[in-house]
Amino acid sequence: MFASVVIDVSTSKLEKIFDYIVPSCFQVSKGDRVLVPFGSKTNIGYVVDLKDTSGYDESKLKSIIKRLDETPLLTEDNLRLCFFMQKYFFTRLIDGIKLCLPPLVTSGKVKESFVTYAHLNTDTLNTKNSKQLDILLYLREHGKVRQDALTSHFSASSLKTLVKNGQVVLSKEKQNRTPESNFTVEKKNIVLNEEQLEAVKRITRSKYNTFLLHGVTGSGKTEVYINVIRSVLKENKTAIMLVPEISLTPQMFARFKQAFGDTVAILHSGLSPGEKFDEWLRLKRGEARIALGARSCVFAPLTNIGVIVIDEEHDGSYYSESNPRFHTHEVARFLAYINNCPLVLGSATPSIESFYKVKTGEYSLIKLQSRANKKELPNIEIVDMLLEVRKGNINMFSYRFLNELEHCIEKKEQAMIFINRRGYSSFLMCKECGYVPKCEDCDVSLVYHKEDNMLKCHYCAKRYKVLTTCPKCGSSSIRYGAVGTQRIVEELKKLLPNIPVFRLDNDTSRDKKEFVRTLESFNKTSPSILVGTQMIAKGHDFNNVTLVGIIDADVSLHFSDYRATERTFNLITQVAGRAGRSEKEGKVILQTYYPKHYVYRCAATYDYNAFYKREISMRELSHFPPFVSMLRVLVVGQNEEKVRLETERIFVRLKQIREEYSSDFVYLQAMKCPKKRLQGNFRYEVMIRLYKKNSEVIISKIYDVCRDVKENKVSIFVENDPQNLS
DNA sequence: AGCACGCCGACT
DNA sequence: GTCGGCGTGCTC
Repeated sequence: MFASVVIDVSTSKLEKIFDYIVPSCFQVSKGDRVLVPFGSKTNIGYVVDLKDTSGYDESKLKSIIKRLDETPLLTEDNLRLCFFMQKYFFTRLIDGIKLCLPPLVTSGKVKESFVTYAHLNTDTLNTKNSKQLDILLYLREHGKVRQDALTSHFSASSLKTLVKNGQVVLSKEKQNRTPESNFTVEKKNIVLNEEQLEAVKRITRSKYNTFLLHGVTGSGKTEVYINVIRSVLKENKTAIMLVPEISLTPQMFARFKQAFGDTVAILHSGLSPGEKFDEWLRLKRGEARIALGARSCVFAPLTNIGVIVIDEEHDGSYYSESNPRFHTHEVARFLAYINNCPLVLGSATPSIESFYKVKTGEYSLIKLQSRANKKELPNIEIVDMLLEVRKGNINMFSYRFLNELEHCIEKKEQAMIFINRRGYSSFLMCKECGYVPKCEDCDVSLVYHKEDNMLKCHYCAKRYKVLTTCPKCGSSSIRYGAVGTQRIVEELKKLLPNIPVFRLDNDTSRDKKEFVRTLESFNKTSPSILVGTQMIAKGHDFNNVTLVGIIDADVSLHFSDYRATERTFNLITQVAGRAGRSEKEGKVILQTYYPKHYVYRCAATYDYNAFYKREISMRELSHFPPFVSMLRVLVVGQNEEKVRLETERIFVRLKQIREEYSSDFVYLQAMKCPKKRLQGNFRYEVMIRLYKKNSEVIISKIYDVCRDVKENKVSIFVENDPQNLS
């Protein structure tokens, strides 16, 4: 018997599968982690296949040294996903494998965690030593006590003596590091409405199919998911529930915990490695049968999956932008296919691509049109900021908004102010010559942060001193650029000095706990104002928020990629959804310099269909996805000349492919990336757009070209329909 | 990635 | 004459 093994040398370009002899003295199964001789060393590898013959010269084969675990770490489905991603996303097998395993398995030796407890052996406290007596008395009072807790109060050596004398017994117990939800949601018996019931019915009756669940904010999509999953569990199957990392809020977690208890395992970046490992193990052993988490949760070790849900499916975070690059939708779809189960994509603002697939019949549409709480959607009012300037208001808040804000505060209600940018102001600029300071390593504008009076690069975290004079022309008149969260907070403090203001952005909530704390304090304080970026746009239910201000809606419109308008639409819809979640009526003020732009017209009337129509015809006219496949070959390295040469070499070979398939190419061009340098690496790219008809064949040819990289110390990444073109 | 093999410069 | 520079190529 021979085994195909993927060697774990993760940072190399090695993308070969090696064959080994399976010794007759032990068994090996697919998915096993094994130790193998490799070159002059021994390496860890993963068995991805077993076969009777090897294509390689069998006399030269070496044997597997041993199996490293009692059970295979990778499920059959895991392996299939890895091969799928290799083919469709140019993802290296070893990177795929690592996505399927918790970090502890791959790095250290850490396994399950045990905690040592101490307890009394007999009831008679027999000692002359006062320190020992203290311990015995304490144990008599408290019963079983954790050893580490005990030794933080008492002497460790005294305890040791007691153990030696047999008066105290130590016992080890398995500790499940299951993250606890300390967020309570009120228990309410939710009765599904007609639409929701119908949705649940359609999904649960279905075999492999993709449903687009299009429901306005507050239409109760989560209830649909919960009910679908409940019925899946009844059939003894398992479920995957994916949410954008940012909206994996304590509320969401608490809701699932409440509905499913320990049957749900949670996997997200905020967990400690120990917690991740234990949650993973619970899934693997079948103790937990629902995997709830961000995109990498599609790789959860589940078998017999009954449904996969992707909530907020339009969210950009479902496309992984670094190292193993993949589209969660496509991976989930393949997983649903091999499990013959439904895939549910839920959103209030479906991505243009997904909605297009409804139109072509690839997906089935399910609509939820009424808000579960029967409330009208908040009224969105567009304020023309240019007119405001003409009126003499050069402030960042329009008169209209200030007026509403005062009302809101008077009524002891809450307001949210949304700004699409963090920091104090986005950049510094010389008023004389227009110089903008940039990061030495990354070629992006530096962001001014007031609290430490520093310029920071948001791509590499490098910090710089603030400029007082322009290094280019020597002028000392430096202008602060556009508004950020911090400046809004300051401004509010001036305008309404007695009202509590909370701020939420990447700077104030580096860690999850801080984030939750701010949210909770805001929730408890009325009247109050919450100022924040993207992260306040999603999923949080605040009952007393009645006013939402969108300060500079145009910001995301100015990004120069084809998805900018779509993102703006989504953002407005989501932010608006924060207002008026309870009985009280909500209001949204949207400030813009382009009040006539169709994105605002459609967003203000909540007309997704109108927006879709405008947007899809734009995409068709300008040959962008979903009408074409867009590929981007990214060439990255320290040495610019090598990067340039490699890009050129790839470009030439792609032009040869174009010769053969000239009618399939819409676009082929090599250039520097918009961000020419990131973290000291030069970045070049080849952009390709292909008509869909033959795109699969051509894409695999493009991958072949990229696989054999000539230049050393140059990395190649290929992105299939990238979200972000920086 | 490692590590070996290999073909050219200044050193006990 | 050898020690060692890191360029090229292979690892079942």
